[in-house]
Amino acid sequence: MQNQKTTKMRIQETLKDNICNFFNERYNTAIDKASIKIEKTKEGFEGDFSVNVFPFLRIAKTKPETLASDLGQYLQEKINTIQSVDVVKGFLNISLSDEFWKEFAQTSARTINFPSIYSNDKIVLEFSSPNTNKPLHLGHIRNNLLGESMSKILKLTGSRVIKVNLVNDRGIHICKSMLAWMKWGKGKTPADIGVKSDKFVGDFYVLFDKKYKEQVKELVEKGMSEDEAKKEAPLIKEAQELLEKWEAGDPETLKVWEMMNGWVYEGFDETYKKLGVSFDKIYYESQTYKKGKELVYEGLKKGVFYQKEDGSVWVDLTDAGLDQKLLLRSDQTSVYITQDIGTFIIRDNDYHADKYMYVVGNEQEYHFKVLQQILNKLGLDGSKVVHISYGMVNLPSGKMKSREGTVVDADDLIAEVIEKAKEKAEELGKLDNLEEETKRKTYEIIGLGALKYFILKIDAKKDMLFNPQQSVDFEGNTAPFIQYTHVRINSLINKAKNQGIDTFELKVVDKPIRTILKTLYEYPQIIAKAAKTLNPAVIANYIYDLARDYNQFYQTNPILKAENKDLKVSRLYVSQKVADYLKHTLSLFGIDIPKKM
RNA sequence: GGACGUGUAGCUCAAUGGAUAGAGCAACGGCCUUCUAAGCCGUAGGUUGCAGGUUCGAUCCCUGCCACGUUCACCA
Repeated sequence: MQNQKTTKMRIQETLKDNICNFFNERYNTAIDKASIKIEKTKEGFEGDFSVNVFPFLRIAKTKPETLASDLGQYLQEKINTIQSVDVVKGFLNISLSDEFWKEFAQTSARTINFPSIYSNDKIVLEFSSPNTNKPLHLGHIRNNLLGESMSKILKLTGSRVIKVNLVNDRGIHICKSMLAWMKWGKGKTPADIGVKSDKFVGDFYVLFDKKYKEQVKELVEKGMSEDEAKKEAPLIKEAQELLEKWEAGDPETLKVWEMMNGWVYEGFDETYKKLGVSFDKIYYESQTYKKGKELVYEGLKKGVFYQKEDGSVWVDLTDAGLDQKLLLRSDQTSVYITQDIGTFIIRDNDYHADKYMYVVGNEQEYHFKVLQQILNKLGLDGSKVVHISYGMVNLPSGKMKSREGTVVDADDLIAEVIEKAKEKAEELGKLDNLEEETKRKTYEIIGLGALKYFILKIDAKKDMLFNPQQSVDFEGNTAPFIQYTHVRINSLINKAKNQGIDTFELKVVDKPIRTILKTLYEYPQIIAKAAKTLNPAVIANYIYDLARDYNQFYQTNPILKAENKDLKVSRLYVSQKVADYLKHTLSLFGIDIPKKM
């Protein structure tokens, strides 16, 4: 046990320690500290924190009310920051003294102390990981936002985070768009046509698919079975030949490949920039895909994998409750999982990290289980692999499918949401006096904020539904609501400063102020929960509560026109604090706040 | 068929085994000569998919069933 001053210790811990002592002294029973639940007192009851005594009735063998009031009395004797206690059924509601809250105000004025979760761990966090044959869509936005946000949250809880992107820049799908461009592109570039460069490439991918389907249809009409037609269509054969040429290092092919990928990266960078997403290191599959093969052969030598007569290599994972899994095809080419084995090793050599986290959709949960098991078999530590699994983004019509064109394009959506912010702002007319450039920036901050929040507020592991007809909200539980709260506070504070008031201080702790302080006090634990559960949505719920509580406060308590000076500076203090917290929480989502709105 | 997941208000989503299951949107009704109305207050809206079980207490845990989704490829 560290020798901490009790005032610095979280009050919940102090309470728990004393509750343990209570049961030790009175009932000679040691209870598990972790089993004690201390929560913020619910609205409508008198108190700051509540202890539920029901779980301890077995020990005490009395009525809940009796136990609660005995415990309350004990705690009040031991902890001097308790002002009063109140018993409702089995709940002991504890009110803390004004001094406690003033002390909290003073210490939190300097810094907020966040608990450390993966303490000092080095974490390599992979996210985004796009294919270079089509532009980004809403599903990628969710991935990118989750990754970027988790990196910030994990940093806050004491980890060193390295953000990496693994670009899927090779394979048959890339060859398809290359082939289409070579056949029908007439040597044109995105600049020639004036199309965003990743979309330009994506269009050729779609074109390939269209022509390919036509060929398949033709063959089927000639009497071929569909499966056979899919294999025999000239286009797919050409694409495969192109892939072979690429693997053989044919200069002509590589030239086209590099050029087209370059276009895609240019387009991606634009989208990443808008989303506020960045990486410390970018891996390219073309540079890492061979590594996995070596490891598979090594495993084969060690006898942890086995080879079938046709030459294909497998691993048997039935002892872990999984199936048998192919690692190398009979022609010795690698599959998806082979490459992931390779990239893990490369990454581990590069960083020697404690955890390798992957932000990847929940449809790949099985894949990651398999990966962990294989790494274990190879004598590596599969438990270092953490799959940050998130749900799919669905449309009212069902799942988004690139090839069927039922996707919400990332750039389109971003543009739409900024446009909507503009319309709304013009309607309200509050920005009319600003310069064009400032206006434009403001629309962007609000629109992108709305989009980011809209996605991140939903529990990461759950599927979510996006209705393009309704798009993204700007009212209620949204980023603009929170941004607006902040902007309004700033305006208030500026007015106060103009009146010559510049020291805000907590002198009065009345009920409305206390309500806000209680919420502020929770913040570090909220962050801890978000880090533990790998879910930024926890924070969104919190920000919204805070902003709503404050708006209520603002609406019912005059601040600049408070009855007396003490009340005025106290309310200003609380306002300032809320603004600081809102800004901090929003920054974890990569959301900015405009000066005016 | 096996594995995993989801099912809460008309819609989109909340709710560490606890107090009266909450918000927003949509609907209806109030509040701007007073700190920015992207705000605030109110009304209405629920058999938490169904049936059992565990317990002082279940939206949450267990079992069975129903519905939906994902996954189990010599695709990535």
